[in-house]
Amino acid sequence: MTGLSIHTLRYYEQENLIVPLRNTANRRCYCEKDLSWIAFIKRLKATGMPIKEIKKYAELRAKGDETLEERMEMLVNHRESLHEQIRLLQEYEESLDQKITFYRQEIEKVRTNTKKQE
Amino acid sequence: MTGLSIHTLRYYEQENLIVPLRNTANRRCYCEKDLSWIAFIKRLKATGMPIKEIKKYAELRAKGDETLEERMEMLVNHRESLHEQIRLLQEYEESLDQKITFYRQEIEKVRTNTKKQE
DNA sequence: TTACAATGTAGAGTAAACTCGAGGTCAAGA
DNA sequence: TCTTGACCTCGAGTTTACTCTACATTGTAA
Repeated sequence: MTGLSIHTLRYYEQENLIVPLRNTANRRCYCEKDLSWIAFIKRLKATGMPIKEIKKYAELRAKGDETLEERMEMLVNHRESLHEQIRLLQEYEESLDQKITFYRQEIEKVRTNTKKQE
Repeated sequence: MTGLSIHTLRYYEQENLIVPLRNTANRRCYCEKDLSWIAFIKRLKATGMPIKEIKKYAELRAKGDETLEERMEMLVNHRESLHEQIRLLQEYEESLDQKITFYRQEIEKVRTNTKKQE
């Protein structure tokens, strides 16, 4: 459901990122809230936030409303770095485009020379 | 000059990503071409290409012109995945924006309630 | 009620990408 | 000439984020 392996879920739990309730048989029960929280964790991860920092966020979250501002600050900072990350990637995409164009020309050259030699 | 540590440069050499010439005293000499090649490696890395694959590219490069097409194919594929990567990050940036907006509202609510209680 | 498949725990193992340390070499300045 | 600082090699160590193994427990279906 989450797209994470059992092992990863348990690892995240061990790192205190998630704290699913347990049923009478000690089995983990992931409720709706857990699932959307996990989805959010995945997005933070995918955007380059290390586990340690997600952990910090999770701890604040566990403390409740009094940490709202602090958490928002973290998110705003993260948005900033994500924005920069995207900008850089776009820059690199452009230079990759150029490189590919260059390659196309080189290949064309080689092809032309080969033909001449025939 | 490259922004990489001595250790990292040596590690890259050990992995056959780079092959700088040596002077008489066996010291590495990075020429212009090496430097721009290293800059390119850095961009591939920054866009998520693993060392192993960069290694494959470097090996093709070492073989010369006959591998131009193969290398271009790699670059074209990489551009594809980079494009997708950027798309995803933009999506996540948007949902982060929404989350932040949500936080702003929550904080406002808490503030209003506090005032009422005063 | 017995077998089995899914869970549970604790701890060890793995992959990627560095990063560091020990001990040796060597060219240039005091 | 002597020392010092930058390099050299080889191999070991580190960090991050999982991933796996062994062994115990338990709810359910035959």
